[in-house]
Amino acid sequence: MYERVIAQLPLFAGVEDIKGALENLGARGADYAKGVQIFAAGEKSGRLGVLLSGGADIVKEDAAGDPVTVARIGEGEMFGEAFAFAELPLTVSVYAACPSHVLWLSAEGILAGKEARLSANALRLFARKNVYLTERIYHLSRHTLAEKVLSYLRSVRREAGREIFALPFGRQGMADFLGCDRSALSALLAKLKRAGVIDYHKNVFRLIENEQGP
Amino acid sequence: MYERVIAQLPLFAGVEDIKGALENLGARGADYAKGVQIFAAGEKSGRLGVLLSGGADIVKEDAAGDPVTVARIGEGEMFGEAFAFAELPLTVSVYAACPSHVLWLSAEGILAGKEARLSANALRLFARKNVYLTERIYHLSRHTLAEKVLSYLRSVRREAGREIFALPFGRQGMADFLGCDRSALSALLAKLKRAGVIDYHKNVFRLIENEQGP
DNA sequence: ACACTTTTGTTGTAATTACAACGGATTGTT
DNA sequence: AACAATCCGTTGTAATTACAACAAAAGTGT
Repeated sequence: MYERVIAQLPLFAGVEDIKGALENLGARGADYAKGVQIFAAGEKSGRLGVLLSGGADIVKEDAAGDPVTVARIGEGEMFGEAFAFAELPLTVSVYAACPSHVLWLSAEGILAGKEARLSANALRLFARKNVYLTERIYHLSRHTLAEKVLSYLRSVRREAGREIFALPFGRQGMADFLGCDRSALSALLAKLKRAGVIDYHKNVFRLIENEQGP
Repeated sequence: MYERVIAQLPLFAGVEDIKGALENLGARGADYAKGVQIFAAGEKSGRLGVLLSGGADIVKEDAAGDPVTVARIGEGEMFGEAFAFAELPLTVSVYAACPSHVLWLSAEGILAGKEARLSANALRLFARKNVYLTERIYHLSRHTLAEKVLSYLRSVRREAGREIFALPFGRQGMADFLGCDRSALSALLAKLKRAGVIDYHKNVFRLIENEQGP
């Protein structure tokens, strides 16, 4: 039923015998209702999940015990993969944000299997995620909110290759990404617009400053 | 001459025929004098470097063209690996912080080689780095400096498993890690100490708050 | 011991930002 | 259309933080 989606997964790119590969990976599907816990912090299962349909929240408990959503996973995306391959217990929990279908795979199977393609794909995915995480760290490391915002917008513009570009989330999501308060972000964006540094409408932005810098 | 160091590298853990592996990886050594550029932003070489001796700075240009040191690499550590495996051009440059010897390896060789152990090791290293980067992002995402500091100190304490623990860097390094101003950090640490929340001397810290939270 | 460099703590000020509260806009549902 | 729910911008205030400047402290090499 999910063959189509699975065949499209970057993890299986270039793999001929997907059915055989899935067997070697001990693949198992599972359904989760909205709000149900998919993965629990503390587990050390050696498995990684692929979201074939639905959506999921990656949640971490802060020091006070309150849940903090660190990421939101969509269709075709993986979760728990870093912990599985690093052989570390999860420090986060995963909850279904809506009714979801998850494909469970064995990390060990990806390493040990005959399909060299699988581990090559996994390696490339990890590498890309590493680059992505490093870039986010760079934005978050700026000392002022304005610099965080501009640093982020520049990187999206570079990625898009266009003057006008859309962000993948709304204000709250953007604030979470940049580690700041939503209303403070809104206020700053308005200020930058008044100053003529940026222009925007909803999630569509335009950077007025030139390519080199301010 | 560097056989000892190479044999200790996590990348080669469990590899029997290291010499053979090095040949398959097109391994080449190179020396760099202090201040010399090892890797240039924009390059797309498909190679990764391992620092066999010395030290190196990973430097990124900010929007104004000024260099920002994003990381410091020590002996036995790799650099450029994420870009090599992601098949992306470097967005950072690498400079020798002191006279250094670098072992160059082909990323392609790790994927294609007979030694399955190598790609398994690489995968585990990437996964660990992923976990590390994600945790740093979590600290950086806190909204106040005090929370950043405490979140970071808690994670170091958990890692150390002791009440009293040492940080791997000085004040400036800590400030860079947390994305804040050094003097603001010094002032805040003093304030937290007066408040009885933490105690410290130089890089040795103690968290007074209990395990659960404030 | 000496000069020198580097690191760190302190202070003051201006600017920024978190936070809470509120109202308008948008969306989806019945 | 009415309704609820969610998202977003604005405002005000208190608290935080960046930044610059300076002095103390610690390390470095001669």
